[in-house]
Amino acid sequence: MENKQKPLSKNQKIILEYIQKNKKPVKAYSILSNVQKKGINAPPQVYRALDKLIEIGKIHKVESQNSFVACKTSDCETPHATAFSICDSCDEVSEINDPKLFKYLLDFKDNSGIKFDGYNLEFFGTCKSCETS
Amino acid sequence: MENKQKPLSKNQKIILEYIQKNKKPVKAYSILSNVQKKGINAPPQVYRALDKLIEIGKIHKVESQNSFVACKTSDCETPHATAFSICDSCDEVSEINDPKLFKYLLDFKDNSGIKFDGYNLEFFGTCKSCETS
DNA sequence: GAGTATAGCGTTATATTATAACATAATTAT
DNA sequence: ATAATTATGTTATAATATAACGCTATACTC
Ligand SMILES: [Zn+2]
Ligand SMILES: [Zn+2]
Ligand SMILES: [Zn+2]
Ligand SMILES: [Zn+2]
Repeated sequence: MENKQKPLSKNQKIILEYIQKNKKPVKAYSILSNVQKKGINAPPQVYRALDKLIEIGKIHKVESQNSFVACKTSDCETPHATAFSICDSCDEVSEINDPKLFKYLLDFKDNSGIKFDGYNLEFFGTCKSCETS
Repeated sequence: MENKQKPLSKNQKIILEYIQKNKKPVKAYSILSNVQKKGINAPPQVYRALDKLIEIGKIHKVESQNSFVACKTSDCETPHATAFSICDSCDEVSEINDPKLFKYLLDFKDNSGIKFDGYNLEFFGTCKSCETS
């Protein structure tokens, strides 16, 4: 029951804060240009921090957009079991936190009977505000 | 019940055949270098054909790999409802064709009650042959 | 606390993935 | 036949991501 939380490094903190400030997912090079004033100069610095933040579940990558978004479900303990809904029209992304869906997918077995370690699910549709406009 | 199948164009045919020949997903630039002898010279020719083939459900994009794979479930009528299993160790990808999963996901409603038009699901794990080695 | 392993940093260069833009040709629909 | 749509070929460039190298900070272990 320990919550072994290694503190974030300087760059990791800067980049996580920037991602968390944004409601929508952000792109790596947009992160870069927005944190240059904080002394982060080059892509590898961004991508390294992103990799680490993904690994520890603080952020997720939206694969269909090559963008990055902060975890909204209090730091996914199972960081590699993620589900999102994505609006085709405005690119809004929200993380789905549905225990039943989560369990259904982690329990899912393919036809050879094997279970999986993780998954990424991206739903597509039209969000409410785009629907009505 | 019509099966309105527009014939594929020359480039689309070449590229589809190449993808179908491969068991594993292939990358766009690998496609390019392998079809240059057939007169396809530049990235846009590849990406245009890929876009079209995806649209009509002949192939799918594996988002976590930026790779492309032929549809194995007899040309997905719902091309934007796709599920794959991906081996973390050898990158093998197989398309999951499970009607129950399919229905579960297409019927899924988020907490605001809205349904989605499509989805992409990628499961991660270790495939059988990697497991035993 | 000295030694060592691990993780992070800063930098330059480069690899990989994808699209813009424009002129032309082929196909399909009216 | 004309018009609209779809596809092609080409050049250039944008956008995304990693390799490689030397250095520094932090954590571990004896
Ligand atoms: Zn999360
Ligand atoms: Zn929207
Ligand atoms: Zn398919
Ligand atoms: Zn494998």
